[in-house]
Amino acid sequence: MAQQTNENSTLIEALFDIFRNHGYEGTTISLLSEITGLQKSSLYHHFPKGKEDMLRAVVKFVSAQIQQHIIAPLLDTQVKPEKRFSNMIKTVKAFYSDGGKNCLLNVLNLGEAKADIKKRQSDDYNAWLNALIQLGEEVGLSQPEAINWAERFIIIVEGALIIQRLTSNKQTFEKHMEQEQKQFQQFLKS
Amino acid sequence: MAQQTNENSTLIEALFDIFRNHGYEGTTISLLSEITGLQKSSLYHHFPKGKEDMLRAVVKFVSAQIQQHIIAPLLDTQVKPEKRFSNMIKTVKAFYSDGGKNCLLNVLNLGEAKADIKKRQSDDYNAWLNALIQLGEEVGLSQPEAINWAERFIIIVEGALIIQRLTSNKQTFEKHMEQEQKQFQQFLKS
DNA sequence: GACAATGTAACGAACGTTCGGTAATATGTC
DNA sequence: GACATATTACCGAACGTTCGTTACATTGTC
Repeated sequence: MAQQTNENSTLIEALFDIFRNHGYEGTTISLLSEITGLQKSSLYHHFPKGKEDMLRAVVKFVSAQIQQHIIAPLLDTQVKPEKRFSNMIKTVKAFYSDGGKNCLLNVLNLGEAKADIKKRQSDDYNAWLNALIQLGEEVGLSQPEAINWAERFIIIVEGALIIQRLTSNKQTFEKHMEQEQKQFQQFLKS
Repeated sequence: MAQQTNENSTLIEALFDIFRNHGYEGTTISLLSEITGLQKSSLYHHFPKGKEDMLRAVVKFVSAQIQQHIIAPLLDTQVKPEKRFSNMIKTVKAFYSDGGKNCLLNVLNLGEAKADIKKRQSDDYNAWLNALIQLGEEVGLSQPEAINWAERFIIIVEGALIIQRLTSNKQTFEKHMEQEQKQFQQFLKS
């Protein structure tokens, strides 16, 4: 299975874009069909178990993206902590289109999501959190300090996305990311 | 109109609870009927224009609640700033059931919300923001500092709600609210 | 000719909504 | 106070539409 990761991933990316912007209930098969250019039945050929399977594939895809482009670079001790953090900020900004796109972690957890999806999402969060904690400790924070800083950083990412969406102020997200950048540089000086 | 605010508001509160936990698309008339104990057609008697009207009534209700219980007390200069802030924290914690309930500002802005609803929501946000800014300036922050602090405070409220929901850790929200409390007390000492 | 990928057409179920009519409650009149 | 009359609140049953899903036919590829 999954030999043509290339073409398949652009399909999944299209699905991802819909799910993150409309939520699960707000995403209809008709809409997915429109966007992907595939007929409904073609979508069902790729995802025999239907809508929930499509979401599952998206979440799995995103999970891999996060692992590869956020977690792994954060833990790469061959790169200087400062560089690792600024790289992450860059990746995160791109991932959310400078705050123009929503976060699946937020969007999906309304109502009742299936257990395995919830689990993967909370695993993703924890992986990100732990990588940040490790980085924090690396630059001299105590463990409690690092935990608190890491948690707050992700909170600010999620919160800033909401506020930017709410106010249509396209600089909100970037502004607060830069602020986190400066905050991190303060750690290096002490 | 609106003489029996009492009974009518409990109905709206029930609708509010559903909308905030399921989002707009995730909320079905059948569900609203179940929760309120009213038949669908009875709901349409109260809200002739249907689901969207129900949401509109909820948003209006919440808007008034915010004005009355959050904004107005924040601006009441007869009370000491420290007390005003801690009162707000208390109100906010109750409003979100210690982080167990979602924020409409987050939940509704998926997909396409109607313009008047979006406007009311962003007005609510701005009212809250401005009240906080004024309080910040009152305790000695410069205007840019106050703006930044206020914005970040609301961001943390929204972000902490998401993370608490994601991790099912019931102390996340409270923890970060206490942290904001301490932060504010720092302002008073300088 | 096998098999994966796409298309056409339809399915039952659930959606939001509407209609006609009944119970309950105010309002007016004597 | 008694009684007729609006007005409001509620309900059961159905409406047309869209939902997610499936059966079956057609195309392309090796």
